Amino acid sequence: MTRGRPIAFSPDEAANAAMQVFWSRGYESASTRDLLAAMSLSRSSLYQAFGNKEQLFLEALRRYRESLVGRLGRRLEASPSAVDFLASLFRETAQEAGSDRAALGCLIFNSASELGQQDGLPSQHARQSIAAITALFQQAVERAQAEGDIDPDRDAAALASYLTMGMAGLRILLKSGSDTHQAGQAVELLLDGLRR
Amino acid sequence: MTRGRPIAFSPDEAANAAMQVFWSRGYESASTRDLLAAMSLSRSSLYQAFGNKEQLFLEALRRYRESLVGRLGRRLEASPSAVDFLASLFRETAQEAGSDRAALGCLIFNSASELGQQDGLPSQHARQSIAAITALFQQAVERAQAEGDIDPDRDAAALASYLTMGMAGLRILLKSGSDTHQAGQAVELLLDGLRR
DNA sequence: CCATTTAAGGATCGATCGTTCCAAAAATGG
DNA sequence: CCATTTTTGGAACGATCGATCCTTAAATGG
Repeated sequence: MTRGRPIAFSPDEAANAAMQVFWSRGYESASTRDLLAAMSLSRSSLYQAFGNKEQLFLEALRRYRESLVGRLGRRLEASPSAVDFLASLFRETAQEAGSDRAALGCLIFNSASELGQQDGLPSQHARQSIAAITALFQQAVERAQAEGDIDPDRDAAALASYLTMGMAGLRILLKSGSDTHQAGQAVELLLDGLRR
Repeated sequence: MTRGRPIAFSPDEAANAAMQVFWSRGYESASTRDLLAAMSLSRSSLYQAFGNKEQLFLEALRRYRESLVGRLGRRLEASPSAVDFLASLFRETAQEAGSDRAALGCLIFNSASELGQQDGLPSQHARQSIAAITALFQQAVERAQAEGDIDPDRDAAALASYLTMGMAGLRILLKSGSDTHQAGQAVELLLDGLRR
């Protein structure tokens, strides 16, 4: 069956460790030394198992996106009210203000900001990940409209863009040291605009 | 009076050129080679005139902030309506969608996202620059309240945070390839929340 | 026109970057 | 137990990083 020496690390755990490094340091600033240390494997193993730094980042971003969208999707499904789901999501994020978690930001928005409109897969995948977040917000808005909490005549796609803009901006506020009061106030105003 | 050979470059133009490099490439990714090429001076002259890369960045960020805040402050003063100033500012920014200008983003928000809560002056100055933008928005909101366009009972500081969050998010939308339609819709919803 | 002072050019520094490569180690199948 | 296969550890690669330093060029004051 399997010939030769078996690998001594968990590819899954290694990829998650790499994700953490990219999350806290950014794509370019994360050195292979940082990655190797956090992943607890040797240089050869990294390149053998993940190709190179770019491919490792794509894998990390993919995991982050699927984890985030999956988690939020399940939470939306489990929530009795789509508008409550959105409100609690934004309020809980604002409550992170001042924490280490808040300083990290969101890997997707971090990457979109760092990579902008560059050529290449990392930038492209970051942009697609933002589109995935917007799509999830649109699902929530449409459900809230069906539930009578948002006027069905309002444009769900526009509201979704508004929410993505809000979350991206909130992440920047938190990264720039906004406190829970300031972030909370901004989020309440954002949510007022949602329910109108 | 002035002894020795005079400098052959304009420190002002050189600093502006450096600002452009940091703006398009980011703080860490901007190499001294990039900076030297754009500033059209020699290595010695850069270190002689600006100290080092960090100090040059601080100077570039200071210029950007003062230019931006100064320009917006004058535009606010010249505007007959503070709420119109805010609306046109956000609308014009959304209209940049798809352009090279939109891909650049804003040096202040870019730097805040890149540097986060790091120790050191660059991060600190980026955060202070965001505070300066919020202060300008608060001025505009307070004037709009005095002009009867915004309910004076509403919290001007909270609205200012809301606007900073909105602008930061808008910059991310534009960086991630949002088109003028999508960005425009999000901005209109943001402005609805302002005037309520 | 010479001595002095400062800028400009560029070689060079040690450190670090991402990546490759090779030999040693550790597993398997027969 | 040996041949084979694959992983592992780490040396080494060329490129680039920010920064320093020394020589040369170009200005001024006397």
